[in-house]
Amino acid sequence: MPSNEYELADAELEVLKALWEKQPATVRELLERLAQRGRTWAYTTVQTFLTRLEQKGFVRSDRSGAAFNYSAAVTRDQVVRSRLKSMVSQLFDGAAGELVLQLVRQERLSPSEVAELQNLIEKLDADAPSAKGRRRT
Amino acid sequence: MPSNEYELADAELEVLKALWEKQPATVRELLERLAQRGRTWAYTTVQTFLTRLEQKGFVRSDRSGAAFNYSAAVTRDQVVRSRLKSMVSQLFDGAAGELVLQLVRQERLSPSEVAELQNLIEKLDADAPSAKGRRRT
DNA sequence: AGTCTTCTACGACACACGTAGGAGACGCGC
DNA sequence: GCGCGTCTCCTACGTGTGTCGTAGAAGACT
Repeated sequence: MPSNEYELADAELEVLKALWEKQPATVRELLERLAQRGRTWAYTTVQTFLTRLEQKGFVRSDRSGAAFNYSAAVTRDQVVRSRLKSMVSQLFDGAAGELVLQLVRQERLSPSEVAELQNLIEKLDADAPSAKGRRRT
Repeated sequence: MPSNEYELADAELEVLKALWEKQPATVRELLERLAQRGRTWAYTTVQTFLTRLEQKGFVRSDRSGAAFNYSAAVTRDQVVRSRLKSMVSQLFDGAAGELVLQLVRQERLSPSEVAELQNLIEKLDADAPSAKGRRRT
């Protein structure tokens, strides 16, 4: 994470997502990718977002060909992580479990998702690295 | 959800959280609650947020005593729900399960949280009307 | 009645975000 | 050499957000 104080704005995230699809890419390529999913922006709009993304440290650019090539400086996972983290602390005072519960309740998970989840939880339960032994009064 | 197109801004959410703690409340009460958790705003700042919250439909006010009494028009759950929903669609193209997995992986859950979660999943698994069998073959 | 305190109404300002236009630079085809 | 399309740079504008200040209304006190 760039961990600069500034966050990804929504429109910037759109661009970043398009970039993740296929790294590195030029403004024009991204413009087209975005257009295909309904985001019809002006060329310079996309360019502005990329510039801002770069200033914030979310993408890097390098000039080799005719146009700048942009690539992401953060992975989707990193972004997800930081969003989740801020959501957990903002709305649940750090109690992630509550969020998970809410999420599981709210969304319908596919059987395979449930399976995988169960798996994961068993593992967590087994070698429970954190909360287990500690935290007792 | 007010489902107006307008969203909760971060600072507004802070105020709303203070309000959830103890309904209805006056500007001054909220000001003090917020101060205690480190949010030292000017009186008029809090007031502005409340006004905006009301315009957006997240709180209601009624004048009975000397000062306005504000109460929340949405529950924390509703807010969480809508945030999750937008996060799922924004970053996971609707695959909530992935989000859950990520979350479970990322955050360390307490044993009791894991237990509760397991419980919930079993239930989900049992009467799972989800993707697969589609409601009793 | 005059003053002190508190509340509300309204306005304001700077900065971030969404969105883009125009000016200049640069290579390609004729 | 000259235009044409393309790319980058710079500027801008409207709106939302974070943050208040001020002025006036309404009581409370003396």
